[in-house]
Amino acid sequence: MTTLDEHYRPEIIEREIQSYWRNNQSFVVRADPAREKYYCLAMFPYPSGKLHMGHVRNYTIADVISRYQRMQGKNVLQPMGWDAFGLPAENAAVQNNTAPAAWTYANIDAMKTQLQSLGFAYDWSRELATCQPQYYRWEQWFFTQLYTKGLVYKKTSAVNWCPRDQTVLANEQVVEGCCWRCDTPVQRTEIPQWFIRITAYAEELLDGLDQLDGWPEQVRAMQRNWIGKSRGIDIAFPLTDPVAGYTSIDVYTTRPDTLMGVTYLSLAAEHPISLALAATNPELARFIAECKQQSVAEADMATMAKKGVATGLSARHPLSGELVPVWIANYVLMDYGSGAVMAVPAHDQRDWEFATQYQLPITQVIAPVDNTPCNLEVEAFTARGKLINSGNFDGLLFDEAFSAIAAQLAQSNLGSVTTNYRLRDWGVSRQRYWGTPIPMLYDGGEIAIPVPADKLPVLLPEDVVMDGIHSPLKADPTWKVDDIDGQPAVRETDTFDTFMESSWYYARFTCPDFDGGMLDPERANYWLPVDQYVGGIEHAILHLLYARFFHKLMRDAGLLSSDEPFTQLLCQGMVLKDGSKMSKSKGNTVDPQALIDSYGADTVRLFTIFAAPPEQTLEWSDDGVAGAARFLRRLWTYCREHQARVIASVRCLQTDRLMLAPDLCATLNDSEKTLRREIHTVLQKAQQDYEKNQFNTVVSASMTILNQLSAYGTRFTPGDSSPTCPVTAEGVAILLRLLSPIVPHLAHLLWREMGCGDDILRAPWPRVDETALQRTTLDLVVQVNGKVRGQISVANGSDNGIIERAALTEPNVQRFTDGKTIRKVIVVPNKLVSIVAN
RNA sequence: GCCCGGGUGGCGAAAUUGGUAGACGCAAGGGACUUAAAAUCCCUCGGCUGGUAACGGCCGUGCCGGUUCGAUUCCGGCCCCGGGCACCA
Repeated sequence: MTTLDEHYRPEIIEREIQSYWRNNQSFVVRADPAREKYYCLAMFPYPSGKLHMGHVRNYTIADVISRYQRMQGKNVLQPMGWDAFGLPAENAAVQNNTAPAAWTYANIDAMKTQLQSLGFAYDWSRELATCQPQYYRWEQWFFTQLYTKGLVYKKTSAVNWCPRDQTVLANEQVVEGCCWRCDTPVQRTEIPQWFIRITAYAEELLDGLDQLDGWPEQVRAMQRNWIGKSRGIDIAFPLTDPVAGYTSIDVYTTRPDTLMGVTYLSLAAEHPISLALAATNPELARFIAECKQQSVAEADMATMAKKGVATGLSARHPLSGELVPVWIANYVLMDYGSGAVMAVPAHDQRDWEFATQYQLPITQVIAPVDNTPCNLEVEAFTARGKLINSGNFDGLLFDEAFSAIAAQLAQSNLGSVTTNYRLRDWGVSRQRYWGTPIPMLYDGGEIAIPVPADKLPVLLPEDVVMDGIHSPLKADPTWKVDDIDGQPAVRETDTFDTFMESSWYYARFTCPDFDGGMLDPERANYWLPVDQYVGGIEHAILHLLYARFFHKLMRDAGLLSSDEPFTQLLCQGMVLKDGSKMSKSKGNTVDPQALIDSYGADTVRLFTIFAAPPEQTLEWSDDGVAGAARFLRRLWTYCREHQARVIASVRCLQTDRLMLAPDLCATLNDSEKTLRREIHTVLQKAQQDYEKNQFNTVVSASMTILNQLSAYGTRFTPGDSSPTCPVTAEGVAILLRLLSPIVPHLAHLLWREMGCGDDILRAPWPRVDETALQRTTLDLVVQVNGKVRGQISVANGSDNGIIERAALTEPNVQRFTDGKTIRKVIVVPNKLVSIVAN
């Protein structure tokens, strides 16, 4: 024990404690079946240059959880790595006249230094970057395995195409329908691409959500809706003459009860029938060309003005036999269902708008069950109801109508009940350079062959020159030259979607050095699943769904044995400043490094934890950071004075401060007992808050404990050793441990300097002493007709009769009950008495 | 457009999940210490209002309505803000 310096100097303390952790390898962990494991993971960062506040928040939250769990005695794994492939590296490379690889590695170095200065408890021996061949080679291998299993296929699919640059654009690179580089209007075009059959796992991905109790309900709901399971009917509308080999137009509907209200059919512009008709109809060809002048993003599709054109073709209604006209409409998605829809303008709002615009008939076939009128002049009636104007089906309700119509369609071979999913297969081809090369070879024709395992990895060249438009893989005539058993072959020049890398990194962290395969099953099965995953809500659907999918694929490949990758999920909120998201474009960013340099990592960590609960958005406040620093200085000063008094107090020196013994507690005086009750009450609350991941109130609780300890001290004159007693000593030991996951450097130092132990990481977690919580009297609130009118104090354990009498005789309560009849008295134990009087 | 969230003092937030709305902190105002400033410490702090004071009253959790002895919390309808929409990660 050395005397604490007068001033709290984080810059010195933090460097010292960080090197202590490094020298002791405090956070390097190994699989140990004898110990309970805890795997805590924060979503790894894209190495964009330097840390932003969103990173600091994400990693601080995960670190608090890791350190808390470690102090519960668990074998805690917390790794860190880099989601290193992606579009920004290509853009930055062009801008800075460098190569994406060099830019990425430099960023990784810079950001790693920053993460280390924040004192996160990472096992750095497991660090990985997804752009390293030893990582992506297993992803390539896995893809070839999926291909062999029939889970990979190739088909054409739409991309954004810049006709001037002759290149594919990401949605992000399309600005108001134009190329972000040259402002040329973007077109949709169809190119062949690789897909993974995520739809084969749709049912399991959906069912699995019910078991994910540790996930926020909102994320589960979003994934459920994204998968979009529905029960409906595939219905054929026969064509009078076949077109392009089609004898009917097939649609899928979840509302067969509205079938008699169909007044037209709509086809997607890319539908083969549309294309065939356009060959001989210039007007249709023009319209289809016009439909290509739009982005592929669904949000754009859904918000654009709805347009269509009649084809002149008619199809026969499967029930009535009447002819209904066929249109081509720009809002029908080729990727969903069959690329054609039946339109029921009376009962679908989108169809209603389209029909109103083009003066197509609106036929009501559903009426509200309670006969409330509905005005189809104003809007569609989209709720379920009973059938009208539907011949034999009149009067039926939804379920009855569904069955009856399904039966009739089945009889005439024009329809069958099916289950449909909104989920589409995962297109993994990207026409870009900085990604994992897709390990496929072409023999000169259309036949693709996976690269054999002994030729993996297909290396991505790192020393390249970017022209800003085309992928160096495609521009280089030599890179793609390969062979299949000595016969000339050409390599695939597309790379994988970067979601591929982020779909399995959590598993690779369990055995990053394993070169005998993608995963070492023994280590993977010890650590997996991840117990706590922490990341932004913006990943609620895509990343988390792909990772769940990959986990099941790896399970089915025998690489691991669990069904789901992430047991608990915490989605942290964004960091805002002046009410909007911190971003470079808005110029409202705060550089974490400047704050760490001036206040220290502990202050930055404390503020980010204290300012808001993890799931909520965090409003940045410079003054708030100063306030966090103030609290740590107060803690420092209190401990410094406390330390001096402990040395002077025989009673303290002889005490086990980590938890007071029962016989000692029996000797405490009243004010000591009161202080101890207050501290243990707050500890209990803090303990519950840690378990709920509500760390902001853990900080509040810690502040309250320090306030109580300080207030207790001021009851005595300076120099008097009385303010320091076994209770305050225990209080300090509780406070430091409560704070240690949040401000680990300061807690480590004070723990040691207060003589509590060598290493707070090895200290037992503080326990609530139930006997300390007991009260002799209770304060209850008294309400009259729902309003608080007074307060009473009763002996703990009083029966309701005594409590009611005390409540009714309270003077202010009497003012409000005077002259009234007491109708009811409700006693809520330990809380309040509610009197009803009139 | 569709799916999912959120809205509480001047600000960030809390509320044992139906039981005293505003804990904890920031800002602000007043005071102490200091030659002065910084730092530190103490007091006040949702709005309106009665009272010399002690202590009270009314209103108040985005808006409108409902259930209840009691609603920030549950139900119905609206308004505003944010996230996602399959090639940003």
